[in-house]
Amino acid sequence: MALLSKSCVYGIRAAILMAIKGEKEFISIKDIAEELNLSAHFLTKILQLLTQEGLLISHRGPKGGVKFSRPAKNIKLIEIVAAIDGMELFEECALGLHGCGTATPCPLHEKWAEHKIVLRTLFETENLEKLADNVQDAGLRLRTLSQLDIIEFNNTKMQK
Amino acid sequence: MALLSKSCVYGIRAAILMAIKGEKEFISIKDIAEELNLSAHFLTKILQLLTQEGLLISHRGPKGGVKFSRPAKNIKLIEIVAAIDGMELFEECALGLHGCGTATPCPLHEKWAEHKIVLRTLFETENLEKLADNVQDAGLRLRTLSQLDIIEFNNTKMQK
DNA sequence: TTAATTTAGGATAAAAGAGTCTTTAATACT
DNA sequence: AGTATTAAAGACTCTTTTATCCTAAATTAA
Ligand code: SF4
Ligand code: SF4
Repeated sequence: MALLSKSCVYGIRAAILMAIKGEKEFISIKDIAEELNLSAHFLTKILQLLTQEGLLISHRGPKGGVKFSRPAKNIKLIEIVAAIDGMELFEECALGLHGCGTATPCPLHEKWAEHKIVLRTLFETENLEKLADNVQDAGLRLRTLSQLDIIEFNNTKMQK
Repeated sequence: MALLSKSCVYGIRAAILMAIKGEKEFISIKDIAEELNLSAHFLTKILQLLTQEGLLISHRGPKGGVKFSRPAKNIKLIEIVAAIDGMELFEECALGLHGCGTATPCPLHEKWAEHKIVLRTLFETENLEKLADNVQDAGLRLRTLSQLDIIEFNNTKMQK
């Protein structure tokens, strides 16, 4: 099991890319999808969730696309996760017993309750601007590597 | 998304119950499933994974069942998780980019790499005996509550 | 040896997640 | 007005997870 769903991971990558691209203009989802090496249709669905949550503003037609509804600095990573995967990860018990934490907590309760806070804090302290800056400063990557990219990467390395 | 798959959660619950029941005798999977309110067939499949990993010893026929291959005290929670869900949660990157952590780490890398260790340590320091003791000492529950259970619980509370 | 019990294993079904494709609606530009 | 562009929305497919069911193999006990 991964921590986040694939949809969520794609959404996060897209959001970081958007934060890099700037916040003034609408950015077309197709362009984002191409840069991230994802299906544009699929990404559209995912970003729709963010639009429905009010994190993005969308606009149809030529020059349309999506952009943040507020400065990237004020958008926490956890908001993206919440819109796509929900808050389950940060709120539910590790053993999936419902009615949790009340009268009859499960054996892991104490440890996990403590850890949930740490995890939540991690996602709450990261904002999109900061992540975007990280990416730019360090020349980090967001794109998944296709087989072709890997070959290209290896060739480039050998030429150096 | 939950942290652990349902199969994994069921496996953990079963393992804790087994640790409570004692380690001498074989315990039938059907009995465990009944106590945990799960499908016996499904639980059988899950526990097979633990048997294949060598965590359990199984025995067919009357008086058959499963038991731990070593003292519950020496079985870490992470071993159960690893056998069912694999080590992905503790080893892979949060953003699911493969080729991770090498030349071009993703923007979350540093924070997540640090957090992974904390998470892993949590699952490594919990052993089954300790969890079982917790359950017994505090009268905690392992069983999922059915609608009927909840009604019964409420009635009991009112009578007090 | 026969019958009962219990795990192993495969076939199948149902539900959820991931991904594709087509149509519709809004918008900008000519 | 007409055309191209773009997000929205829904139908549909494929895969994985979850779950059920049936049969086979092993083992105990009478
Ligand atoms: S008691 Fe606590 S740890 Fe256990 S399932 Fe409930 S919330 Fe999770
Ligand atoms: S760079 Fe680090 S955090 Fe990012 S995907 Fe790779 S391992 Fe995960």
